[in-house]
Amino acid sequence: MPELPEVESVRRTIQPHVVGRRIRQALLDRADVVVGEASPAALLQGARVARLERLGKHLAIIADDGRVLVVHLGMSGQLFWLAPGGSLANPSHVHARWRLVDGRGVDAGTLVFRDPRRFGGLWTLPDEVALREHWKALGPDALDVPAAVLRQACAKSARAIKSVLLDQHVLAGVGNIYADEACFGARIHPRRRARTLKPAEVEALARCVREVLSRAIEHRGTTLRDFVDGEGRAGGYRLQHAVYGRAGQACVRCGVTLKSAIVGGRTTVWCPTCQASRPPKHRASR
DNA sequence: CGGTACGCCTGAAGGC
DNA sequence: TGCCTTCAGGCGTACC
Repeated sequence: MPELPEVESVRRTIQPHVVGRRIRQALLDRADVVVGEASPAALLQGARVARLERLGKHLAIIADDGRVLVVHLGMSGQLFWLAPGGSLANPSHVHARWRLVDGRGVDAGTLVFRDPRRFGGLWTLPDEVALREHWKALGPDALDVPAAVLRQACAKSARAIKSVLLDQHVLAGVGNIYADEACFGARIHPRRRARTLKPAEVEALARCVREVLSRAIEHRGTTLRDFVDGEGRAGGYRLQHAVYGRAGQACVRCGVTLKSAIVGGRTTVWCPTCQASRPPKHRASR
């Protein structure tokens, strides 16, 4: 499912095909994927794409007239570019398309939004002020999250550390896969109460979050089922997972069988040996 | 405050 | 072989 590395992979791969192009026609096949005005103009028809911006799992397409379209891929969403004359491998669940032309008005292909489960969506915003407002609820991008941000979020929180990592208000971009991978990297039990983490552990966790995300980007993200990048290719990171999807298998570090449970409402996998540090179940009776 | 359940949605995978 | 159930999950929201 698309988390930060997958969205960043999409941003990088559609960028050369989209930025500088004009949207000759915006086609909406399913109006209910749009939040906000759903007119062709609101979907950037007639505008030229000035740039792409990403925060966490959100991708913003910013037009030269100031209008903004935010794409969220949910868990099965795809945003990819089709060359002129290209055809869709699977035309089902395509909800929106943007027909692009170059500076001379020549066909420059089509940008396609496809999302079988429809957990994703499109947000139409009138200007960048609205974009900043829309993004105000998100924490800093997890790719370069400062340890101080995580430290402050953990300081007084009784939540499980994994819930903190998944909280987009704290830091933007971490989902279930990379939360587990980061906890494993930092040797921290995902159920540890955030406020029990020592400063050095928070530092390590922040570093692992950045590392696991950037390494995933280098492999163009993770594909479990649906994800493809902006040029329709699957991600290559899956083989690199240490814990996600590996419950019952051997820990890559110590060989012990990986455990699985629900933490923060999500399937969670960890190594009971490498990530052993758990808070006491009962308060010390003293 | 935080945990839990639910709803949204489809398709893969497992059970019988 | 085929139907039925279960599960997966981002995210908002209601509830305890």
